[in-house]
Amino acid sequence: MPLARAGRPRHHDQKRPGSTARDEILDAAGELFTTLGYARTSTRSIAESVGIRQASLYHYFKTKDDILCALLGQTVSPTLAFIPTLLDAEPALTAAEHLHALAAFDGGQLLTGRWNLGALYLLPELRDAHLEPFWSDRERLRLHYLASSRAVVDQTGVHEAAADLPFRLVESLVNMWSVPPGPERLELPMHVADACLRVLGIPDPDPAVRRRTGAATDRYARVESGEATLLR
Amino acid sequence: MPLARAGRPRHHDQKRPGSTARDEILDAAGELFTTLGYARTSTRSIAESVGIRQASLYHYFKTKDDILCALLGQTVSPTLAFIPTLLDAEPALTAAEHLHALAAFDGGQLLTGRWNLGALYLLPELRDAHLEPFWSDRERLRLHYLASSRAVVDQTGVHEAAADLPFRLVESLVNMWSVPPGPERLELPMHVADACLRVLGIPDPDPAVRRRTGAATDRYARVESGEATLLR
DNA sequence: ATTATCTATAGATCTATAGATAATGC
DNA sequence: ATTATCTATAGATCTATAGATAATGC
Repeated sequence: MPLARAGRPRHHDQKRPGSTARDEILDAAGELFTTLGYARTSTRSIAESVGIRQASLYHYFKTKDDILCALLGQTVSPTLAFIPTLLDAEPALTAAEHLHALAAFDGGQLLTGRWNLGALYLLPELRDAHLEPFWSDRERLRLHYLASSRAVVDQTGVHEAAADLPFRLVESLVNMWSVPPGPERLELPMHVADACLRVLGIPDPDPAVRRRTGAATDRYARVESGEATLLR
Repeated sequence: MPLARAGRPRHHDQKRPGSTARDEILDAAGELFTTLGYARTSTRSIAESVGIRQASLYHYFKTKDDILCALLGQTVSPTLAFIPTLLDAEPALTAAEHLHALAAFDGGQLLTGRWNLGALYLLPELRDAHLEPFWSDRERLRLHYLASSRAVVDQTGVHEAAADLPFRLVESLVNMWSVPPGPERLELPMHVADACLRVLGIPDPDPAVRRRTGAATDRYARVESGEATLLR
């Protein structure tokens, strides 16, 4: 049972959560990138915040951009992975139910991490060529919202321009991290999911929709934890 | 009629619109800050984009922060200045009419400039102490949206958590600059204003509301241009 | 031997200042 | 004389690399 691992010892004790140095670095970078911005965060400040020397970062990441990439990978992909669960639901979900479940799940993802990683998508530096894969993932997600929303406005008769707005409403949760953690904050995603339907002309969220939304999310959570068990 | 002004001549011809060097600098900085971000934009790149030398910027602005301040001043203040016009309207506007007019005007401001200056408020670097006045202006605007929205949900019975969303919906217009300029884009603010009411439980925007919204905006435009004439 | 850290530093920035220069305006 | 620009540069970064060092693991 080796308490110390191979390699020269650090000068400082561990300051960040994570079982590997890589995770400690990502935690520090997540905090600094989301609060100061990418360009204002120096590799030196990340290293200091981890408790290691600046050059040691380069043992785990080839460049500073690579650190950002690793963080971005944690954001959109869980929601994209959730979409098939919604499509395969039995009996099939209506467009409104589908959108409601998607918004509630996606919103939950945005608000639950240790840092506001969704806000990274608002950084202008993200338009760099190297980060293009993340933009296209996010664009896929946006188009999925758009398709579901169009199906809803086709039925309610609301103007088609409104079909862009559910994605925007969920996205705006990244600007609501000022709400202190607690029950009020936990309920935000469900309120936003309801709002997505109202904005498309479904006046009162049917209680049945909410029930099925919750069921889909729960089923997914069970599948995920099952997979996670198999993988380890 | 002096075509040339005092001072040593520039090495390059004018590249940017504006009748003063200060305006040329703000135009270049507006483009670069909104597309690359503040920290990624060097004073050298701003100067190059204007067609002057880097050091010449400092004849007009004490620091790089000062350039950002000047740009931010162009964003929230027009909408804040518009609010009294809405409050003084005769006959008085209902809460829904007030919110609709505010959203339509504010949205128009966000989409009409040459650059997407509203997006500057999403930059994390903005939280710097020096830029605090702009945050407090924006917070005043947010609270005004919130108060109007609360008055609406009190009547419709929609959950109070929805009262945050109209501000967020209008704000999301800064992420819609990808819509190409044209009639479709010009209609976005009105669609978003309609959506603000739906999200608060007013199912179909009453045509009378739209008419009064337009009237308030037009009246303000007349007053503004009148003032502008007096000032010159 | 392998690994994870460390020290030291090259080379490329970037902001802001000092002071020279070439126009106009009186 | 005043103004708007220019040239030159100090001093402070910042990223990434080279290579030394101090642990564990075999």
